[in-house]
Amino acid sequence: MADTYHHGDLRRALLDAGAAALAVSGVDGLSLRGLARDAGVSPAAVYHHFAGKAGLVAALAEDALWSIDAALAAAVEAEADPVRRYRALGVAYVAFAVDHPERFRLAFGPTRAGGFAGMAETGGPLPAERPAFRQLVRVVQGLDPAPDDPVEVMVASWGLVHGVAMLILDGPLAAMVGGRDRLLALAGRLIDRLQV
Amino acid sequence: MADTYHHGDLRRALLDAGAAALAVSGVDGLSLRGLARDAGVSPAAVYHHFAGKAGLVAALAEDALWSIDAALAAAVEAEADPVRRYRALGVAYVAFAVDHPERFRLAFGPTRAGGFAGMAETGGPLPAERPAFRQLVRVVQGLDPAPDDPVEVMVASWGLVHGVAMLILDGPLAAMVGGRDRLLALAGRLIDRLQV
DNA sequence: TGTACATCAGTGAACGCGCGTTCACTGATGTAC
DNA sequence: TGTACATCAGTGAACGCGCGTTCACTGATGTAC
Repeated sequence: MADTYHHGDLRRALLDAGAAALAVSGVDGLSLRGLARDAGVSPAAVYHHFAGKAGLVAALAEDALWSIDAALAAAVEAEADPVRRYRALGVAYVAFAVDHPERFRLAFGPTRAGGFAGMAETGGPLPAERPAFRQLVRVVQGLDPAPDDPVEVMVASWGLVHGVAMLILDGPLAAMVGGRDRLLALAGRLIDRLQV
Repeated sequence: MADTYHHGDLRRALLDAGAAALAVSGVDGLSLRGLARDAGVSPAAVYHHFAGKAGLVAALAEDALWSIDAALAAAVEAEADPVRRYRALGVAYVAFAVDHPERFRLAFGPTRAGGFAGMAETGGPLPAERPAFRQLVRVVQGLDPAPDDPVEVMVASWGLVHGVAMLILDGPLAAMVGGRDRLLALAGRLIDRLQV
């Protein structure tokens, strides 16, 4: 869209360019100049929409986190039974990681990146209301009978699927199991091993 | 040790400088020039010991992985009972992550970094014989009665503690729980929730 | 309906920086005789 | 025991690169009258 002087929605275009660049070369490959180039715009233009590179990356992380939240919500709503919802949530979490590894990494990466953890610093919502985690809260609260210790169930569940996701992305599990469908089936079985 | 022309053990000095630099500024903060500076040596000297920056980082990752293996082995050997060994292994895994977050990240990070996953590319040992994972294999094989599906128990266990470790390092869990001892106690309880 | 003008969202050139890598070199080490 | 010499592990200067950021600027937009 470089043919209009005023861009229309450069902010969105940069976020989309960022998501595409992440898929190609990961977080380390992100550069402000590169994304400006991809959007057909001068580097300085970025500063009208983001607080420098850090602001851009933080926005990308938040954008990814909302995408995850939407994917999880859809998976949960596709099931009616509480236990199946709980299981589907975990599988959808791993599925997003498999399908969008670098966006997943960024969303849950180190605090400075501005994803889930970064929300604590900017005075965002409490953890239980943040995108992604709020879906887990909702699903665990829907279990019947209620777990002995709901918070610990949430932490165990999140820990398990997060670890599985990271082990897939970083190599070990993908190398040992291989194949999206087999990985997701495995994730489901592992969730079943957790006592709720 | 810049006062001897020949350094003595520059390789080791660079690895140590790397571990220290990791603790300060993380993987992104690593630079070949910076480590050379820390070791009191010119940048070019590094090339006598490592294949450029990539080689240096890969060596740091492998070094970290062996440290983890040693810590896990020590924790396992401190217990006699098979179930306690299994539990102690998981807690030690999380403890290493808490105590050496950036070395932990590097050891299990993306393939290109040359840690656990990188061993697959360089024709290293099979997963079951690689540092760290071999400790898990050993402990699960020691369980009595043997689990229904030992491999799946290994994957579930690793996934759980790895996820808990990453959630601590990246913010969410540390913010919600806080304190090394409380985090490790939590990790132990979560391990108990897994059906072996 | 037409015009003046403030605001907004871009441009493009320039800056300094630290980086990884290369090169020809040189001083120290240790071995063969 | 002394000496010649090959090897090894450093030096330091230089390279080009892409980066984030800044600056004064300008063209397009849309509102007030």
